[in-house]
Amino acid sequence: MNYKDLADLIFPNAKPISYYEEKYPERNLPEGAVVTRFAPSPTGFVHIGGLMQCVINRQLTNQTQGVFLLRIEDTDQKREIENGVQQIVDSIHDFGIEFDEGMIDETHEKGNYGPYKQSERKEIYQAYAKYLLEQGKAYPCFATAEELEEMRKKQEAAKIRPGYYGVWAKYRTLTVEEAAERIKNGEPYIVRFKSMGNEEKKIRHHDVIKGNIDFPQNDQDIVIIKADGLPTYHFAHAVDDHLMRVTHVIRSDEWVSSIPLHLELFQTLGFKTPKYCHYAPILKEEDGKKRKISKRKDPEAAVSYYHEEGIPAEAVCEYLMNIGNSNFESWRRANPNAKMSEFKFDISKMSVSGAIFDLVKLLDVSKNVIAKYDKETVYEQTLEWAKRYDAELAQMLQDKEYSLKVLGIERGNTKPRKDISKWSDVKNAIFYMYEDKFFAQDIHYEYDKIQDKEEIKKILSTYLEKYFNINDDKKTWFDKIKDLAEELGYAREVKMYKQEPEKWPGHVGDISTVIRVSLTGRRNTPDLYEIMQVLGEESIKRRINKLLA
RNA sequence: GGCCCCGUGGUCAAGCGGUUAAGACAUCGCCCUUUCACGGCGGAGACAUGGGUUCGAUUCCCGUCGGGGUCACCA
Repeated sequence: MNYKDLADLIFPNAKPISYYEEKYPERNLPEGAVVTRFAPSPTGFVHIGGLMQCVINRQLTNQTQGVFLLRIEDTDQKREIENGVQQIVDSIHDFGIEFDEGMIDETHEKGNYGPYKQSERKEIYQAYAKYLLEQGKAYPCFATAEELEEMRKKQEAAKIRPGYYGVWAKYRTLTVEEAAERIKNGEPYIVRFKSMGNEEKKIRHHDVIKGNIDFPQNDQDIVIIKADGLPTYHFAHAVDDHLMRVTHVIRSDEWVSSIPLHLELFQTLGFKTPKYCHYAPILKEEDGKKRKISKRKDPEAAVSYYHEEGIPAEAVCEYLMNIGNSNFESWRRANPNAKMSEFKFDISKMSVSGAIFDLVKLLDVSKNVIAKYDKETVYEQTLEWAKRYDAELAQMLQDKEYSLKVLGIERGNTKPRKDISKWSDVKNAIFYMYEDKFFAQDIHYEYDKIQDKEEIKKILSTYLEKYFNINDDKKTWFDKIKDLAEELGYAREVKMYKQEPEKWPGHVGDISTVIRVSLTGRRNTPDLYEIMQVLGEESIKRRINKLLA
């Protein structure tokens, strides 16, 4: 009995690894092409950090003509949720990101390097596990949970490094005969990797983002195949990223401490190691301390949050890109109308320390993104959002022609309006422009300087009778308001008033404020002339007459 | 606790031995303006700390402190 016999006993049907090596050949890609993957577990909604990874990966693979694939890591069946894959695909899609290969829904996939779902790659992992077993580089371990627990306690009591290694690796030294005997007797077991590392020795590793890092070598005999026959993350990572010919493993830095293990795994399996890029996760500040942004506690950790809030996908991606490469911001200033995909992303320039998520900054980015949209885009996107999250707004937008006029106010010119940073702001911004909404509400009419009711009535009635003409151009329109101010004893220019404020009860601005408030119910609005043009003669008269009455 | 990483204004960040220590967001003031949103100008605000090395340290080395990650048949 030798290692080969034992391997055959454990995985009798596994294919030789040469089968897979041939089935998944080196990719024929241009020089420098990057192959990356997004490899989530289908355990719930997509995390903002996951989205960031996708944004970065997509950018990097686009600019190198590489491949970005979606692999589903579902080796822990306990944690799986219903429609987990679909959820991932959909939410990433919401942000305009497509995968070149991988799962496209719960059961379908595209690409030649699949299956892209780990639970369907069982035989592949077993083939590679068998390959190691044959060489005595892996072995069956019969330790029970109790045994392991006991070992841990002893280690703890003795204050030594915990784990399954060296002298603690009890089943490592079992003879093949003994092992085979136990297996034949039906004893439960798992497969462990037989580490040849020495904890006393150091290895140096170069991470694309973090630079050189020194670690002790790995000496843990980690589990590679679990009792359910599925691999652990570490083993699946090595096998999959090798067979899928991934060149860059881009993942959150919670994985850095596994580098020695992964390096040893790749080496022992005879795989070429990919480049590792460990980025810092997005953080959240709480009680003056930083912590990883969490699905449990932080609504903004879920990418669905941005969708619900109505923050354009483009804005979220730009914000994330900026966290990735902070020079994105200056590039954006220099290229205001360029597509984000034209930006040259440099993964090695990513920050080594984690950034606290800044919603205020995101909204600023978003405000600028929206300011560049034309009215049609604003209309379409707002409507799409409203259909899902705000029925009243969706109903308001029914009248497309009118809504386009409303949304077009101060838009498309050189200094576009910047008062909307998310679609959920739109309703409040345009509410008063809709006749039924305007009259349905309980308007407070908070006037500013001129508060006297009779005076207000006088201003409005005089304006309507003598000065109002919907066909006036902007200059004429405002000149008439100045005339009105003058007629009623106010300063026709603000400057005049400021020079001798005691001379007049107020100025033309105060008069226009009265008109503004009367027409809109608000003190602050976009350009009054444009508003009046959109409202039209009938509406203006109706609004003013209502007040006069 | 062991191992590993990190530490520039409130936040994100340039910086790679000699700088008046950029810029963005936020904040404050002024200007522009019929209000607001913009836009313009300006202000306040930072190299965690103690030792070295050096003619000179934010930058290099060591310690301290602080923060984070990781030590599973989870990923």
